[in-house]
Amino acid sequence: MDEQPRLMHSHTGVGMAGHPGLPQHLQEGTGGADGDGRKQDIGDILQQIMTITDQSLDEAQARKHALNCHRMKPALFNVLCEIKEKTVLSIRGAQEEEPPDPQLMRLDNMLLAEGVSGPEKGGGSAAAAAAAAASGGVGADNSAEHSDYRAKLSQIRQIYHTELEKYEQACNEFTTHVMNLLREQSRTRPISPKEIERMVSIIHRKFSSIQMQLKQSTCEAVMILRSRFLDARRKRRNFNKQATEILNEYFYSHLSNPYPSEEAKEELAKKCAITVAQVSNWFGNKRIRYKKNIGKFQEEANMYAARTAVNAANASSHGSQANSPSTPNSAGGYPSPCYQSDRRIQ
DNA sequence: GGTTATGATTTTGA
DNA sequence: TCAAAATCATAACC
Repeated sequence: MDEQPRLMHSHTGVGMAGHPGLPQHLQEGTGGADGDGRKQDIGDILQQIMTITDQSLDEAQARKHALNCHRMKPALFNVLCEIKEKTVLSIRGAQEEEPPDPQLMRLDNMLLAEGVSGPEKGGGSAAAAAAAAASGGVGADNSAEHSDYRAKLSQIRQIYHTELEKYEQACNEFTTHVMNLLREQSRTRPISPKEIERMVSIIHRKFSSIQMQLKQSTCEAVMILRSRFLDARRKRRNFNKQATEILNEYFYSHLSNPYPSEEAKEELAKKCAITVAQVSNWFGNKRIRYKKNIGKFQEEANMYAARTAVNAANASSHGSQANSPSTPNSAGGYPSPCYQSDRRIQ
């Protein structure tokens, strides 16, 4: 311990004369009449600094308290804060005004549209709804696919919100910690509230860039899920035999006018367990394919015509009127001059 | 693996 | 806006 002052003196004599951290008047002690006196001052100050660690905690606290209670301290800190604001911070401030990031806005909009962020939609996602609309309704398979889609989207949503919550919590904790630290430090060094505010905004920016990554990967996951779902939608499954028979029966028994009304389509759809749109598709395909190759469908037409005739005979023998096919047609009836669509009256 | 059948989608035209 | 026609994509069959 006794060595320290001597050591410090030897240092100051040569090395500390040009120390950048010392005030000018303390660095000018290389010669002149009062040069030795200044060296002595520097020595004293440095000795105080070096011995401060030897002081007890109570002593240090007492010194700190004395400094804090100094009558000139608030004024001095105010001046220093002002100088800081006018120099470094004001320069930074000009750079901090940034417009909202368009990429972030796009990500936010997409997450909102897909139902990942924002309030949860009861019916699932917009994509599922759009896909359902495009496929003309919700069949048994479709609804299974939709529920699968919704379940996966809900998983994504859950992960997204959990992660987001974690980030927000971490951000808040870190911000509070830094704010407390700065407030504490502001007692011993000049820190303006603006500076704290600026620090907080820097922290928020850092965390929002992490959030952006989260949003980006969530969007990617949704896009992959969506494309898989839409691909699945295109998968074709043949109707079951019974459904095909019901549709064929109707088609051949209405060969003169194979255009079922909306009510008839709905009924057929119900009977076949398919959608009205699928019924429309089926009739559209059947009409064009029959017309293109009547010969090929001749046998099929005859078979259904015979079956319809038998049904009608059975119905009349039971004393009831058959309400479906009014006039079973021969296979050659479509397309014939007598064929009239509901809309295309000749 | 090639062909045909068939459901779905897109384009065209009235 | 709807149906016809063309086309696509996949299931089913050999």
